[in-house]
Amino acid sequence: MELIARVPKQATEVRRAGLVAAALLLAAQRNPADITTADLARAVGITQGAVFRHFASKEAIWLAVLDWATNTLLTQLQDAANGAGGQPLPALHALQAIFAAHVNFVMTHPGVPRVVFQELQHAQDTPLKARVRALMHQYRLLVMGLLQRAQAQNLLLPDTDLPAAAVLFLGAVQGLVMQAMFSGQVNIMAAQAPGVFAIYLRGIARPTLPA
Amino acid sequence: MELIARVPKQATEVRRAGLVAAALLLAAQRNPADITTADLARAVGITQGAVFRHFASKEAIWLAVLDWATNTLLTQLQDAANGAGGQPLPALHALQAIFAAHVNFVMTHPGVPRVVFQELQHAQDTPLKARVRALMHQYRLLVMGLLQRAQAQNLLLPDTDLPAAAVLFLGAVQGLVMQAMFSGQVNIMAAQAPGVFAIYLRGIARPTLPA
DNA sequence: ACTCAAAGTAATCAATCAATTACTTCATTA
DNA sequence: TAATGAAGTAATTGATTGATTACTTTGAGT
Repeated sequence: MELIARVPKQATEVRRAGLVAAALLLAAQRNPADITTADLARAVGITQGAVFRHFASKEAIWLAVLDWATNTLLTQLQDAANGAGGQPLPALHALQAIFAAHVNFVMTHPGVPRVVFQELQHAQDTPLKARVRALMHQYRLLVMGLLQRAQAQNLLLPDTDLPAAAVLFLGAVQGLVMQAMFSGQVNIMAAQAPGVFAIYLRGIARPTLPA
Repeated sequence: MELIARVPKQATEVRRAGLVAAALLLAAQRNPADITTADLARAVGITQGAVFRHFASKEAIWLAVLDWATNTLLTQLQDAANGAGGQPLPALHALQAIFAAHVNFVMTHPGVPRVVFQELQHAQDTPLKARVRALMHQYRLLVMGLLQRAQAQNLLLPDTDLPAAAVLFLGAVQGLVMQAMFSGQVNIMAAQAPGVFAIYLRGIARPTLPA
């Protein structure tokens, strides 16, 4: 045991990751609110008490889950906006790509919206809710930036209300997610997403003139 | 005590209504999941045990809350669609009226979306979730009917995808509600709603030709 | 005024669950 | 290989909470 340059304690990091993954997996199948620490322990093969060797509290687990989700989602959205090639996509195509990427993220990780909705419920400002708000804030910045770029390039209808357009963009995705959640089938999102985005686009984009 | 024509037990009905109102009121201020039967009892001025003289279980209380919310909301939406006068509004105006009425309902009863979201969390099909699904189904019927009427009157863009339009309509409202919920201020919905609906309308409606 | 069932009370039960504790096992490293 | 601290276990604690029970109060109807 050195006082300086201690061992990286890798085992704990592995366990932490395992518990986060387990939480996400269980959240995809049932209400996050009644996932117990015993459930998580069982999922990774340790006892309930051992969970607290790696997280100070149950809340800390959900915090880690939200951190993972925030980083992963924002990265994927950024990547989608930037496109496969080097230079970024045209603004409206980037919006479409973000829309699709978000839908795809939810289908791949159905537990995430459940955890997010869970935190939305708390009226008071928990640390968890602050995480969710931060996520939404960055998301909104991304969308608003693209909308402004589109407007600067004269791609939008003349009197488009940009904040409203941003709200409707987020609302469209969240609405899709919500309808998927109580239909119980996350996959229907894939079928509905293109039609929904098409209507959204017609609501803000200057029509391309027929040649 | 008569075997036939028993007393209307009015007191119980009053208590039931009081408990439902209390649940809705408390749900507006905190997470419905941690509203206890003791909280409800305190709110109406009885002891915790007495709650079970009027409801068989805690779940039965939330069922009653959802029944009340379903009836009230659907009635208000229908009224909005029918307009103040005798005959129904033009289809697209009716859509706008429904949009506004829904936003208004949520601002008046902020506890309702919290309870609804609560039930959405349960992956398995609880009786409560069935209630929510029934509500959404009737809502969708209402919106689809108006969209079809608008299409029949040639008011929509030629290739409008009606199911997608219905999904986006519900999504737009739900998105507004959700953003209001984690901003904590339900009132911002009133400011954002018109702009959001305007974009939606441009997404589906045949543009009115300038004279 | 009497009756009696409904409404209410106070106490308790049984179950759940996050967190703690005392102790044991294991793996790394010096 | 011996030491050491982290990881794990098993048991327990303390608090919460929905529901039940035995008993008391109340009020509407005759």
